[in-house]
Amino acid sequence: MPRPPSASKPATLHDVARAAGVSLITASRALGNPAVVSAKTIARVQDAVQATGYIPNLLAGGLKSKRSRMVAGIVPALAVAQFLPSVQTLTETLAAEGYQVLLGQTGYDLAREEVVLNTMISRQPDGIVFTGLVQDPAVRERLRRTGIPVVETWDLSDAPVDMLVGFSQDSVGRAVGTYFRAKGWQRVGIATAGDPRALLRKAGFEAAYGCAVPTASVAAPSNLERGRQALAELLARQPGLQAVCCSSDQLAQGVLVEAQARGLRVPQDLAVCGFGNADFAAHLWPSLSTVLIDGPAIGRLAAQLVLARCRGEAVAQPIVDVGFRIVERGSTA
Amino acid sequence: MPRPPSASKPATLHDVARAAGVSLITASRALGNPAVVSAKTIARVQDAVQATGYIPNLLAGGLKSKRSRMVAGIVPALAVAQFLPSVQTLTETLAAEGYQVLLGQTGYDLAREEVVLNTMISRQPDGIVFTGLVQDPAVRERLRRTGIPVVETWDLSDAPVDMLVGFSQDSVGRAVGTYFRAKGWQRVGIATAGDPRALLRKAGFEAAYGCAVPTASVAAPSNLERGRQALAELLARQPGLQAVCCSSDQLAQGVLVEAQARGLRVPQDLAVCGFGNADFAAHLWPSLSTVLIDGPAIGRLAAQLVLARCRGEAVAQPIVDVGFRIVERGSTA
DNA sequence: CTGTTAGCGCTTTCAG
DNA sequence: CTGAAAGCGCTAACAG
Repeated sequence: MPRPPSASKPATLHDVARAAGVSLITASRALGNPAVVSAKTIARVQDAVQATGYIPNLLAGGLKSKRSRMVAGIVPALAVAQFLPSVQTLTETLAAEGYQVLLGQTGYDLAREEVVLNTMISRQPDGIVFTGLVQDPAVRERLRRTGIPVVETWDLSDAPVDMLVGFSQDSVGRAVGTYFRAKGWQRVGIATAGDPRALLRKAGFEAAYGCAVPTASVAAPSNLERGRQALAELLARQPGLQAVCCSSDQLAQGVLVEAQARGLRVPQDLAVCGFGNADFAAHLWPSLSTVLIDGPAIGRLAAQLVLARCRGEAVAQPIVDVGFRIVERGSTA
Repeated sequence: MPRPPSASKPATLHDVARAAGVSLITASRALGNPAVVSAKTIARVQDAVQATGYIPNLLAGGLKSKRSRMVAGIVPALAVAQFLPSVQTLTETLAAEGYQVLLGQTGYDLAREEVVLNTMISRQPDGIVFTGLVQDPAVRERLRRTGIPVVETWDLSDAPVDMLVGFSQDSVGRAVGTYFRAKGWQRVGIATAGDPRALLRKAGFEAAYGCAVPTASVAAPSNLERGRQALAELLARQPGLQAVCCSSDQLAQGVLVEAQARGLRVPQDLAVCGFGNADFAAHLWPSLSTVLIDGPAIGRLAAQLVLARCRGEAVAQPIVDVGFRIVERGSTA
């Protein structure tokens, strides 16, 4: 029987069971594990669901079953465009399996990492997908002890907390450095947001050059404005600057704009390389050379690793290197 | 007594209470409502928390208390840069009060709105913050009946589901149209992603002109590439094009780049106006005129409305118009 | 295939 | 200020 239009408390499974004339647990199974229930009963229960307007309470189900069907997704900050394709695909892939993402932001603050992680753990997530590597060893250890599947992303490590989907930041830096040297550029500069992964790329780049490289550091998150500032700073310090390696495409775009504003031709007067292959990189004028990272793949793979663990499947490859690729475009051609 | 380093099941409040030599409920109060517990007891309980490594189970707490301390945040897609500052600030503001955001993506798909909302409701959120207005009247009504505080955002309506933080899309369109006309531009075009809100702005713009305006529609989410395509399309249809009104700064940036690639000077040959005041708008070259929307304010206000409701406070102003402002920069100066 | 029983971990009564 | 009892809504385990 349909319930009155308002006021009354939301229907519980108990109400559904009564309306369907079956026991509580049969109603539960009809909805959650229909394979073991007769077709007729399922139909009756589903009618009762319609009639009562029942919406399950996953908090209660999760408490008993110990599966919350939530996955914590932790990023430095949502506004860092870099990670969005990953988080979007992570969310979509999980949603298709009935899992939701609980969002956490560390603000690039190591002290907050622990707080955010503990907050997330208190919600009993079935998995944790972390952007970057968890820095504090004590936190890593405690995280491991929870037994919650953890996927660190966007970096590489021999000893992740649990699982990992990423690539070698150092290799990226070396590859770009090698590429720059092959181009014959001697007077080069780095524009970087200075987050842990960007610093690893800087180190790799310098390793390729075999020496320290003039660097303009800007605050994270990087954006176009800071890219403009970075180029201004680099030009002031290194007048004959030939090429700039940037820690993000946003920063690179700022370098491009500043070069344009100063009447520098790209790439003739100044070459520029970004990082990330943001959606706009290919379509700038000149188009932006960059390092392609498959962000959606990171999100999808992280989701799949978590889901596999949730299903109790063995994970053959707990460490996935998604690699990277230098995409040469107009800004360095 | 500290528990062995691994394997053992996570400590519950029961373990804490035993370690502290108090009853379960006293331990609960010491952590959740310390005002009614003696200082000595609180200290004992906190020591026990340390010793046991206790992390509360908010699923269990939420089940009994009917306060999950989660808020559903629903966006068309995370990768729509437009909404990120709102979601970021929403998440931060809520986190400061111990609330987490559960992420939902509708993919600009009306059919998914209902599915996503029901999924969220099943997690018993203490509030729902929805980007845009919920479209389906039946869904609106059912949402209202749940009694969950709902904040619709980024639009205006006399009859929101519950609460609202936004601005009038129509007014934005009219204001930009009026501005364009005052500049004397007759041969104008619109580049739009065609989402519901962008269409309202288009209608407002055309109302200001008193006639239909040539429009290039691109798929959402809008980005630089589609902005370039849009300008190409508009130029093909309207050779003497003087000015373009874009539904996002990303699109406007594409128009800027395409103009540059074609040797059109901005604003002399072609004026361009964006929407949103993205972080890069002020720093492009030429700088991009746009409509400033205070995204962080929308997120913060939405969070505050939800929090007020959670505390049982009366909300004096359930409809907040955050307004907008045309920012004139180089691209229309 | 269906039902009964028990209880997830916590917080709300209601009593001291 | 502290405690005992009850139970949030659901599902695992075991029985029929």
